[in-house]
Amino acid sequence: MVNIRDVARYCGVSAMTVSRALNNSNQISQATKEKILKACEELGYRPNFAARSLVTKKTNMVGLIIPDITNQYYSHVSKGVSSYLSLQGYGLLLCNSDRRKDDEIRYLNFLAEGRVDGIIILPVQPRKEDYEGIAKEIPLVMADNYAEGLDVSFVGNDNYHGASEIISHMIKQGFKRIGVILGHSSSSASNERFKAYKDVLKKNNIELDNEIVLNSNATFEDGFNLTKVLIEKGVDSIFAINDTVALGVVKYCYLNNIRIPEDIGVAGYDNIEQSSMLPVPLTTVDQNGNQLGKVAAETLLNLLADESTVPKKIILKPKLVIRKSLGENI
Amino acid sequence: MVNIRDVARYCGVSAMTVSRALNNSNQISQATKEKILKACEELGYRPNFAARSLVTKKTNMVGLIIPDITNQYYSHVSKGVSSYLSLQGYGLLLCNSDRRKDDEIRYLNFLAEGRVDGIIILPVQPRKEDYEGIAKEIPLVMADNYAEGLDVSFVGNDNYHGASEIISHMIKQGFKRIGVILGHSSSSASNERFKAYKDVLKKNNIELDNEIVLNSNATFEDGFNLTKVLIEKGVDSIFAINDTVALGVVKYCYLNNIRIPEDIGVAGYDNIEQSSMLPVPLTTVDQNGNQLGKVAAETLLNLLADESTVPKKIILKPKLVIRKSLGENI
DNA sequence: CTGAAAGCGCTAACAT
DNA sequence: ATGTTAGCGCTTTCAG
Repeated sequence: MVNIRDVARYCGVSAMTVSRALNNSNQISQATKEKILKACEELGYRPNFAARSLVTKKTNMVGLIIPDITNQYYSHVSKGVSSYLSLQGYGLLLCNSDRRKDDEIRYLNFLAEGRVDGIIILPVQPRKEDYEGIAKEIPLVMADNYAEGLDVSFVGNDNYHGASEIISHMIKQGFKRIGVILGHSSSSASNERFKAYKDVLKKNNIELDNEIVLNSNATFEDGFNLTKVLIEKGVDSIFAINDTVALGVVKYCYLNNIRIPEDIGVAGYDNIEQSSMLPVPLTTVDQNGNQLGKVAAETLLNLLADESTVPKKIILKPKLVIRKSLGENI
Repeated sequence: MVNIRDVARYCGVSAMTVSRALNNSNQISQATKEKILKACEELGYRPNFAARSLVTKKTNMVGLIIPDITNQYYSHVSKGVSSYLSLQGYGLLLCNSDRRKDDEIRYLNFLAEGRVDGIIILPVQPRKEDYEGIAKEIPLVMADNYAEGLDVSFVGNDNYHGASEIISHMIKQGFKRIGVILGHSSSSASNERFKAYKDVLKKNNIELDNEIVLNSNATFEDGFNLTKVLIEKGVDSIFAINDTVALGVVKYCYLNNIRIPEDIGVAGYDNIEQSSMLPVPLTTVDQNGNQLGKVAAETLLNLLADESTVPKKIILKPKLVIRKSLGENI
């Protein structure tokens, strides 16, 4: 392995001069700089990452902890993060928590060993205690799902707004007994959407029936399985916590010859690519995952540039996408 | 920041003893080990990654270069890699090349700075020259898409087999003028599938018409746009290089009231989750992305454990998934 | 079982 | 504009 001293010797200069050439210092003449850069090429020299970051205390890496990379929404968030980081010369250390708390914590500690300059986390079932320790050690930005009472920057979506819009639309379309498949009870996204559901129902004088409000792990399988339960309880429509769950609902209906929207209305959330291509295209709420990822990365990099920045909350507005799964638009 | 010497001082031992305690050495008494581990907890000590890897020349990191993380197949490959690595105590440095050659090369050099112990790459338009240099510097496993003539391990899918199966099925279903939307002309996957297409046509005495064989960037948009072209050329069916492209085909048909499979047959490749939930479920070929990712990661880690291992090619067999987009099964 | 010395490859700070 | 010195935090090697 060729190191900086080999290059220095080869060029008849000191290691320091080579270092300056490589770091675009202006304390070096153009001539020597060019000579050195050429020598680096010839010798196949590459600066050693570990040595460099040991002294600079910088890694130019960001850690991203995400619940499930195969979920389309999260994959877009990841891409948004990745693209922005790449543009700024940063690398991405991806941690797929697989929606498991213990893996999430394991990754948090793994990252905190100085592997990255900062962390973006989309937490599962967030609890304040899990992050306040880490957040003191390393710059942290929370995204998508919020841990109440934690003093860190957060980038999220306006879940209350998005859910209000779609539930209002459902009622306008004539649905009265709206079943809900929520996520986990500790998910802030799920809770905020549920709150909107309750508020909109009340505003429309529809009584809340907790029998038709179900929690789930927000998977396709749960969507499929819980649809049976809800239909047995006589719902006329289902609001799913995301499109993947809605796809499960649709599949159940499809296999059981239940027509959408004639027999049952279906609403999703996320506007994943395929939701527009179902037998009956899905009415849903569009959250721009790519944008969320980009803004989260931007927020973290700003924090890295100036650690005294005060934590801020950025809430992105999602938008209602009306298709046919709740009937024709009036 | 608390370092190993702080812990040593606190415990009244040498730094070396602390190091031994942390690395599960057996050259240390149980008592001191426990005392030290407890002290680490109390002081909030974390071993420094850069310092450690500077001396051990190990990062316990693997780099993954992938064309597009938002593509469902690639996201499953990523998850397969991630899960296996995590199990083995490795971290994942994810590089989304965005199907751009220049970004891919940039990432390759970025990773080769000693950021990772090895690299898994799913190359775009692979050319031997791009990888042979890097492969000498750092263990490399190629996956999904192969660069001919390169002496590195490869994990891929049997594209010839998969495409043969589905084209044969198309012909059996009565289609005679089968349009094709390929990927890029330098993609080995695309080339192998095209070869199967030609061979199966010949075997069935159907003349090849290059007019209805189109290259593309393998995107949803390309699928949508090229369908118009193919239909104008009078195809009775379309074989798309992947399900995402097929979804584009389906969308075009859907918007133009072209019935599947009555007016046109559609075949995909990849078996993405949503392909079973289209208006007419898609007949496709299932490649287990998760498995491919796992095997690629396994291959790389074996190589890291013993660098003298000879490169090997592992080819996974995909399987035909018959649904309704090519008509009812006979 | 424990410790002392040396050094991994680089850059910050201070010379010149 | 260039060089010297020192040291980042850890582990390897060798000694005891």
